[in-house]
Amino acid sequence: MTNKTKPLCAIEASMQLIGGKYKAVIIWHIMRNNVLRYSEIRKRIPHATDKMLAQQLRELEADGLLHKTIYPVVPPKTEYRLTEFGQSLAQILNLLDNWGEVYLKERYN
Amino acid sequence: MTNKTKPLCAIEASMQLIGGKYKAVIIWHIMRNNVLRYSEIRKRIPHATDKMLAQQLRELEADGLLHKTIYPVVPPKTEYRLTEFGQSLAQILNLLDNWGEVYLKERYN
DNA sequence: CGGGATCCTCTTTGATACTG
DNA sequence: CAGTATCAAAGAGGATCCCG
Repeated sequence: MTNKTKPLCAIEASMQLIGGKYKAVIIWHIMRNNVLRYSEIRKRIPHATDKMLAQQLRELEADGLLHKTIYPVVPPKTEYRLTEFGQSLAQILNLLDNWGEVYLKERYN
Repeated sequence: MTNKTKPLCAIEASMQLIGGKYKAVIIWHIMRNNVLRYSEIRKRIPHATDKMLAQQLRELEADGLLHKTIYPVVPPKTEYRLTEFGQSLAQILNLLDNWGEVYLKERYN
């Protein structure tokens, strides 16, 4: 997804950035925790495979939404946190969370 | 997408509803015009094929985001408008639009 | 005009290893 | 711990033709 076709409107552009299968959720979790290690993200999204998670994280980083810090220690340690651009999604994600809640309550008791 | 796996969090639920390839854009256009015919939506999203457009519209209708009115005339005429639930996305889509603009300006001058 | 039905291709995703 | 590699399966998407 890092190589995108040029979006024709701003909404499309936004969706290209956060519309990936786990992207919004990943950002959401990092946002609420300020910083998370790989395994901590994994714990929070159990049905995502390593492959998918790593891929989405790579794309989010390439798109400037989050930043990855690798500590050269054994065992390895990496931390993910949002860039300023990523943080500018805060209000949108909060609203999406509320909106989704409404739907969940109606659809699944 | 109308048959979804139960989402584990509200953000995921929201993305299942509006994360489809053209869904957010479709809603956006209908929102700004109050009501649109099929061909008018098509004009506004030229790179979407009939198949995709029809499919996304069907799913959005099934999910209760928009409502379709078919007039039994020749030639056929259908109108799409948002339900109340669909309209409750207004603020989110406005923010997504602004946010996407920022990105577009930085990435494609 | 507003789609549906088919067929076919390409991408995305999942399962299952393996590694520095 | 934090991923990568490879292969297979599934699904999304496009092209084309058709219809009331």
